[in-house]
Amino acid sequence: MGVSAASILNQLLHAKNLKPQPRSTATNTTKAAITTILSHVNAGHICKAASVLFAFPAPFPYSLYAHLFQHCTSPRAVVGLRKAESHLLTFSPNPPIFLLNRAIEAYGRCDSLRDARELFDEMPQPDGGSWNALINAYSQRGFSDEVFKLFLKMNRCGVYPNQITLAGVLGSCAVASEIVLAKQAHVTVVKFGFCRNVILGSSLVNVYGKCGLMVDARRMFQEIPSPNAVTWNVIVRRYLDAGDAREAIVLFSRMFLVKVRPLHFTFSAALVACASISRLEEGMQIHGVVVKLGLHEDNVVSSSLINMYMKCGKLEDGHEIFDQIGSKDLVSWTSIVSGYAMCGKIWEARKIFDEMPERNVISWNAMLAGYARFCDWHEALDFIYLMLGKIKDVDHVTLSLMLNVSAGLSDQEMGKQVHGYIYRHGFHSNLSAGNALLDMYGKCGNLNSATVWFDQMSNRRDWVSWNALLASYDHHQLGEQALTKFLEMQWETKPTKYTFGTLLAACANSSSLNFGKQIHGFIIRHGFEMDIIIRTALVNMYSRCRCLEYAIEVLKGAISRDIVIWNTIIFGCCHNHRGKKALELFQLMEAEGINPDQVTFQGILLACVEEGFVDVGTDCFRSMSNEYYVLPWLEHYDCMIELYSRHGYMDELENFLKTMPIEPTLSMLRRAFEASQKNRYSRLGEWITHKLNEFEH
DNA sequence: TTAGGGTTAG
Repeated sequence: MGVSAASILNQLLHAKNLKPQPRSTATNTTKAAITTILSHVNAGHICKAASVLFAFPAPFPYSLYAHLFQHCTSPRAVVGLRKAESHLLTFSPNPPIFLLNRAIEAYGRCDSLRDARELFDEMPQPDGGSWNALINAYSQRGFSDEVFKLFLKMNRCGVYPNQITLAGVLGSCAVASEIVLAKQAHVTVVKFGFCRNVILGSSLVNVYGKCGLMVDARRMFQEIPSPNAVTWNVIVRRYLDAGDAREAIVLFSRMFLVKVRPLHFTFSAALVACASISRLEEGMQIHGVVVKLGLHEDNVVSSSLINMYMKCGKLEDGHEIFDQIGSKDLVSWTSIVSGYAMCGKIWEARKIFDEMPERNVISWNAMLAGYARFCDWHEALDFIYLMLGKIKDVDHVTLSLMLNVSAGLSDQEMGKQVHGYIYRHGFHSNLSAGNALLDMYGKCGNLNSATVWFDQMSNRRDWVSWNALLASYDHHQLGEQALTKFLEMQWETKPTKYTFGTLLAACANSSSLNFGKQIHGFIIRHGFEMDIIIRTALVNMYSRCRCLEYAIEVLKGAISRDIVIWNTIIFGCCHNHRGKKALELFQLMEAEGINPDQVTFQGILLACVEEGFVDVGTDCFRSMSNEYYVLPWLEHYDCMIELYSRHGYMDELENFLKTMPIEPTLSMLRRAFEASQKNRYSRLGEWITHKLNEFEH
């Protein structure tokens, strides 16, 4: 490359023989050239404009250069921009600093920071505006470290920052989560009395929020005399990102009270907030406002609306908006697919997925997540093969889902292959992929690999990682070790209700009553909310540890009881050979208006087997489909065969076997055969022998 | 003359 524009500037500034030419001598030719240049600039043809300029060996008014610099907005303009700068410096060797500052900004916008920096460095006396231009050029292109260095250098050079400098610096602090420097900048804002500046106020709200300090962000927000739409947008967005969707919605609604019209982005943020915590009512109200303001034409807002309805389970409403919008984009298609898939309407989701005009990794993941959520492992596996054939780059979500599928299928080999891929492609530092890996090893029964991986994750693990490890101990019936690990966990992170679920399951599976009681005590002492999930885990733990009375006490303590907790206690009674108690509790459950499901009947039939209540069992089985409209599963038929076989009700057994609407399984036939032999009931024995022969052929 | 926020889907 030849001599740069900035060096030309330097030479010119030191050359004494060049004098600025009088600018009043504009001839008609100059005027014509200016007109041509302006028309090119206004049409966005910077290079053409610069060529005309360059061909004219005379100075032009500064305003023309300023106009040209201002219109340089994309990297395409950079060649023209260089020409214009060089022309300026050749024919006006002493240009005003403000014009050079405009050129620095223009280089920034053209993504040519080297030129910007060179020009700045060659300036004999950069002013505050030059520093600002360069700092903001770096700030807007995300080079936070450069911004920080320049800011310090600027201070050292004795140049005072102004509002513009601080806005750029705070923006970079937000990008880099640089809280220490942000606080220093905050002090400067206060010291120089810029506190009432709404732009700096918004930047401070933003930076505190991005650094996870929502209390400070909120305090800053409250100090701003009249927050504008951008300020509100920032605070809503920061609450949403901080995981407080509820507060995001509250603040969004407050905007209407203070009569600040939300921006498009704020509408979509509020809709995302509603979607994330299933606040349909608020979502519908926002929908109303969106329509009133005509924002439903906006692609992003309409996609957010579709997503909100789908996530709130209102599939038809979401689909209706989708049908109405003119340009259905990838995002709205994916929202629809995901909505159906996550509601368990897998078939519908797949149908829509297959109709999609285009797909990306997110749409593939949305569909795969549906299969995984509903444990449709074989379909998921087929889908993965299909996906890998169609898409080149999978991401950490795909990899996590693939690990879930490996775990679901207990296919450790597949899991290991995914592990290899994760390692080779640098996904091992991704937390969700790492947690999925841990979960896979645990569920595939490889406690050793799970532990090794868990230790390797030491600097980037969270409570999900700990839970996965605890679940792995549970899987290996190591309740005691789980508890030890739980104590260790508290040095690092806080337990959640899911942790207790896992720990109590570990205690239940290893009959560790003492540890179970300790966990129960921990939950109470630390004031964790005793929700239905924890309560169910406790009921399960106590009944599995042969402490049925405790289990019943926990059950009674619940404000409301769902089918799962009732089923748990009914099975708990069976586990403790207390069939009568199970039937008694079943009646209480019905009195509470809870409808039994397949699992309940399985428990009831088990109780009847346990107690030898053959008539009750027979009645129950009959009423199951006739009165409760609960279709029997294979397990229920199995229970009935066990009931008749164990208690020697051979006529009933024969009748049942011969009239079953499904073919008896091998184990059912074997069980019944044993009973016929024991009870010398040869007619059935012969029939079964015949059936068993059929099986063999 | 220069400054802030932000684009929906897994």
